[in-house]
Amino acid sequence: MSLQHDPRQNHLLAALALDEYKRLADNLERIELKLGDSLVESGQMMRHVYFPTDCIVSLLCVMEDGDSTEIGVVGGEGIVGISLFMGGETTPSRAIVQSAGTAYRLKGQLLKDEFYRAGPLQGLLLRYTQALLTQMAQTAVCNRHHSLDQQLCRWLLLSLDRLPTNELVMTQELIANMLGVRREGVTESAGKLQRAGLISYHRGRISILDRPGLEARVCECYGVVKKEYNRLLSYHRPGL
Amino acid sequence: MSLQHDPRQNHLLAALALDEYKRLADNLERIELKLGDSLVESGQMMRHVYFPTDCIVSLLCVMEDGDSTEIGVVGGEGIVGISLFMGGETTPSRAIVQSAGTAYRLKGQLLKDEFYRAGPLQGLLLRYTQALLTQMAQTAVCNRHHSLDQQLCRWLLLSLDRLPTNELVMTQELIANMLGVRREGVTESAGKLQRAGLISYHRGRISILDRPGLEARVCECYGVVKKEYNRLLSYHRPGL
DNA sequence: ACGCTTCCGTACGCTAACGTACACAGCATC
DNA sequence: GATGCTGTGTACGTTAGCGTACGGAAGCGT
Repeated sequence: MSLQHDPRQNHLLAALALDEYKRLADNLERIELKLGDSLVESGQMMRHVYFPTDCIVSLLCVMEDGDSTEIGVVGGEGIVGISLFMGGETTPSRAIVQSAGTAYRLKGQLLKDEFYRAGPLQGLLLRYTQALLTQMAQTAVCNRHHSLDQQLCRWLLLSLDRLPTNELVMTQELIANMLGVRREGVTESAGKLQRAGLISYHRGRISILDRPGLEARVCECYGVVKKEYNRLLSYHRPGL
Repeated sequence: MSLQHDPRQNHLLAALALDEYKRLADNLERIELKLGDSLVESGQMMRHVYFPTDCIVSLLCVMEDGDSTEIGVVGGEGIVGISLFMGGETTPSRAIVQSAGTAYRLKGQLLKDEFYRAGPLQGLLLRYTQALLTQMAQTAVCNRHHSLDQQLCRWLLLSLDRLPTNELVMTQELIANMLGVRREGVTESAGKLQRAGLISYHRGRISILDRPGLEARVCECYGVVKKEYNRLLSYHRPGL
């Protein structure tokens, strides 16, 4: 198995003890995800959970009129489909691929079986869920109190943390959907960042030029979330 | 034990099988909560979890500059202190009593012990957590897309659902804190509702006069959350 | 080379909510 | 019954973001 395509590039899978991982490994199905692919639809039963390695998935809350807002983002540190083991089976939100890449999927029932063994995986998934919860809470506050400029910075940094490169493929239209604002608003905020030399934007490709510069502009929300992820998920990799 | 003060007025405790409940019952400590009491402080270890019966607790996300936003509300249907069994032990948010009343508290370790028996209580708490998650997500969307008028309606209805009466004791100042807006904004929105004959406001006491009227004005967020709570937590009371 | 589509930039009036300021009415205290 | 505090109403200029509209540039297909 090449290092390029190891399921254990996903942090949750990486944190499992070897025997635990082995029980799942044969059932992990590698899958290539394209921008815009839908992994979870509102209210629909899921067949699988997804462990991203180098892709990013957005959790979106969509309203009747079609307006939407991103309530969380999942990358190699997490899993898509928590409602399976939380017991609800479905959620009222959607999960959309925000950055193309690879993920490994697992039949829902197999994850549930492993979860209810009440081994280390259970604690791991619960702590991850709590981290996600923090992310959602902070997003709610950020939506309320901070400027679009700051929110854009937060969004870029959260994405960047989950990407291997400094470039993300993403139109302003899509970012606007995620943040739940107008496309023109994103154009303006991104323009400021570009004029400040922090990013370079070109037809659906954003290159981050000055990450410290972004961090200087971002609101506290980014830091709070990141710190909580580190606190809850800074496990060692046993059995490696 | 008078019906007035039965811990099983809390829906989660009510949903337990009798033997499961009996293991906890002796350790449930009745406690009277006053408006403004703090049950959980950001980042601090909790000694207890709280099962409200007729009080309401707000989960608040507080920022460095003191601005805050409510990210969820807990009443007789829930529990305060989920981070104990989720494994994080602490959270970055606060829990403040929004409406005075009674709750039963339990030593954190005892709840964890029971949770890790992996019995029905575990599933119950996890489903409750998922419901709370939905509430937080919907709050984030609502903050973004809906007018203060609608959000006030949502807030009133969510509170009302958790109260035995039609009256809530709450100044506009406090509501403003919860919603993360100016006090004057609340005065204006509440004024509209009052002129429309839906509520009557008088120095920290709100009486709801026309609940259907509120429901007609509220945004979809209220319905989404309520539906999800019903779906996830509409259990029968076994062993009664 | 041409047209078409996608993506980005800009402009303008509009509105909800903000910050600030102040007035007044209930209620308690002394 | 003067004083003070708390809670509510109102007013006014300011601003961030909205809705809408339009123009242009980059890339794609033929």
